Amino acid sequence: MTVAEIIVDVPTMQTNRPFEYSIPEALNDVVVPGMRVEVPFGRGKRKIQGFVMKTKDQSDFKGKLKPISRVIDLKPVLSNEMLQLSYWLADKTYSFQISCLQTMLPSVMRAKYKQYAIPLDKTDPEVLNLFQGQATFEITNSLTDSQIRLINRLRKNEKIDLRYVVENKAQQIKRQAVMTDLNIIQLHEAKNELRGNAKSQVKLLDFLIQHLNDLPVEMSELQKNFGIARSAIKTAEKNKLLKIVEVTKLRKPEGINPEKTTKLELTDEQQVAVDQIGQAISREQPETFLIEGVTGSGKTEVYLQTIEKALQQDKTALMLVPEISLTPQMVNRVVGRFGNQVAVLHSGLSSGERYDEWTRIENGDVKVVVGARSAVFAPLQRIGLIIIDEEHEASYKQDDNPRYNARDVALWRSKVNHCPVVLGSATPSLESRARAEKGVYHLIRMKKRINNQNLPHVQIVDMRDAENSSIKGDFSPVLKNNLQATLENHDQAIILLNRRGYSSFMMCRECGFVLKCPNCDVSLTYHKDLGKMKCHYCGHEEPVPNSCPNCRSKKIGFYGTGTQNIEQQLNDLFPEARVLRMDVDTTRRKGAHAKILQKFGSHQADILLGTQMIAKGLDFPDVTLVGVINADTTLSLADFRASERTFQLLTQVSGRAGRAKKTGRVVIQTFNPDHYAIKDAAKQDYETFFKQEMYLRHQSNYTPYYFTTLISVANKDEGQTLKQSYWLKKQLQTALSKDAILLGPSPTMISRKQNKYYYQIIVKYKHEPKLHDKLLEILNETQADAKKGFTIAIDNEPQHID
DNA sequence: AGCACGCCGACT
DNA sequence: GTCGGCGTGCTC
Repeated sequence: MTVAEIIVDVPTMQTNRPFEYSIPEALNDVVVPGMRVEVPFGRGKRKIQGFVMKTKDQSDFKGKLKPISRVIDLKPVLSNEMLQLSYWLADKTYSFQISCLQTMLPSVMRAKYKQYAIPLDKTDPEVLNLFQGQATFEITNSLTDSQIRLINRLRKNEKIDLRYVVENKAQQIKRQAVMTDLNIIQLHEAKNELRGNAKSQVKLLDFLIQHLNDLPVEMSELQKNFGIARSAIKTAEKNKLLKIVEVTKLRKPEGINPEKTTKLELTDEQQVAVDQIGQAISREQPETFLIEGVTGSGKTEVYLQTIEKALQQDKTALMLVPEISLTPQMVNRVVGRFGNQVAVLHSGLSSGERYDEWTRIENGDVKVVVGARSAVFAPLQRIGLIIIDEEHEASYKQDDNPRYNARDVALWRSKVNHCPVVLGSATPSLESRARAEKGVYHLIRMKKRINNQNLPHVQIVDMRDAENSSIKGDFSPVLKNNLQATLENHDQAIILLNRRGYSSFMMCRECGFVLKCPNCDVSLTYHKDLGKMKCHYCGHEEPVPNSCPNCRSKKIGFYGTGTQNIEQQLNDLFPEARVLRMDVDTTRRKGAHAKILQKFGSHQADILLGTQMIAKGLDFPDVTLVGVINADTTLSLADFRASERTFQLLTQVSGRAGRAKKTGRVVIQTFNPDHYAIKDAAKQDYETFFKQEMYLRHQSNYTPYYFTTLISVANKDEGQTLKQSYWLKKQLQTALSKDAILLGPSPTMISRKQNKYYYQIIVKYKHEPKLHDKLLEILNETQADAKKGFTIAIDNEPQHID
């Protein structure tokens, strides 16, 4: 093979295709598809990273090929499966192939580019002045305009040159370790031949004899734990008793070493599920199962036992979990069952740790991978089963490029790997449930909670009625009384604040002025810990005003309910109760999330107060009360999934109550007590909700009856944004049939973010064969405008429209 | 992205 | 005249 097709690391539309390079003779058998290489690109001496997609003997290119500069990897980092996946993914998400290839790999494997200046004419006074005695310096964006001008001029005059460096940050920690080629008999002989006073050597040989199976052992460990000095090792090396080798040390994320757990006994429903899925694993067919199991029905145990079935057949398993459910509780359960055959990919890992876990998987040291969205690209071989827990979660969709949905990627991989996919949820997405209805997926229903626990008793509190409309704070008498009783029983409670648009902002009672972000079209929210007003979109901060900036009135104050405010109310109502607050502010620090949950789990607090993040998968036996402060804030969103999201959230959080012997109580406060999403959630009645919601989706032509694609346009100038939007709509109309529905352009919910205006167009359609190519064409045509600050984003099957 | 080429206006 | 501004187009 003398020619390689390479996708270069230049994310633009014009370079979104393979470029051909010649393979130097020295690298003849080395360069293979899936490998990263360094190549020259462009007219200058610029060097960039690229991915080898194909090798061949004949070039289709008319010009002269440049040679590959060097290989970055010794073996391919992407399997053939992943290379194929990248084509499909790029096409499906309208993104650059290079972006797709990069998202499949740990972030440290993304190349870093640096430029250095080197002097050519070392006598030139300007050059001497520029370098200040330094042999070289890095070109960074901290250089001033005049410095850049000078560098450009000197370069044109060939007084200086630029050197391009492609850096590979992915490096494992290398350590020196001790190894021996001698066998046990030879070691004993060598020991006997030693002089009597060679005490260290005896000790060293004893160590080798004892730990022969554990070699290589790191030198530092020998020194630290066995008191064998470096000099002794060197002597032994000289005498050919051992060898010093380099080993790569994989950073093993520290912490949890859970106790070994064993299989739990299955209920009849669980057994049916495990059997069905187990058979599909043996059949090696890409079938999809949807487990619709009420909260507490024991889905996790089904996952674990089906994973075991895959392992028994010498296959591997991939399990996806939403990031917020990736709690120590959950991880312990999996690691406890399968031990060190498990790799966990969660956001708490440092980039180095993540890379090392990736390496373990890639090496085949791992049989089970558990992780959030991006774990769907785990380099597992022989996948026998893919599980997606909390299948309905919006976080499986990445909300920037490439906008992929891990669920779709999983389905793609299941076809290539001939393995089943299991989607599990108490509240499946309408799409998945509808597919099950049509027989595309196998539906497995689990209607009973394990140990036949009762479903929690749910009470809906109408906040509009006489008793509640006049209360001062946010706690209705019903919720207050329930909290009181819970505290008296020494049980625990969870209070959910449905966050969207519900944090405290400042408003003037005199003139109605609301303190807003100067860059974004949103009100600033108060952060008690900072004592400042802050924008959630751009991070803008300003001090709390003590008079209204508009009318100078002193009557400016806080409105709305943030978690901090609720916490204060709880403290006032129940001074003796210990309250833990969990929200973006208290969980920002690494590991803080886990720490709070651990604290609550060990009953060091009575009330856990938080936003969505407390609704998922937590299992605390002492929790007997769940209170929802404002059930309906998600309902008022202009999003067609608003009801679905509200239903899911309420059902999930209600499921947190009464998970052990004790029966749980749930109090839902709402201004829409008759809304079907709230009523059905209270009854944990998914099927009724499903029918009602499907009817409404049908009426308004939305998913799952129609496909949706969202195209958004952003620009600094609002008029220009609108102009571009209408042009876009016209373009789309030429490619669409009469059956397609085109909505917009309309401003997004927050129409201005970081001083850019956002408009969007929604296409709803059933079958539009020309749409895909038209969108690609539009992307091509608007590429040039990107430099002028226009951005067009295409979101295939968006999760939220806002 | 980064670079070259080319065309235009305002300076020694 | 020429320096340097930016708009355009290409990169195997």
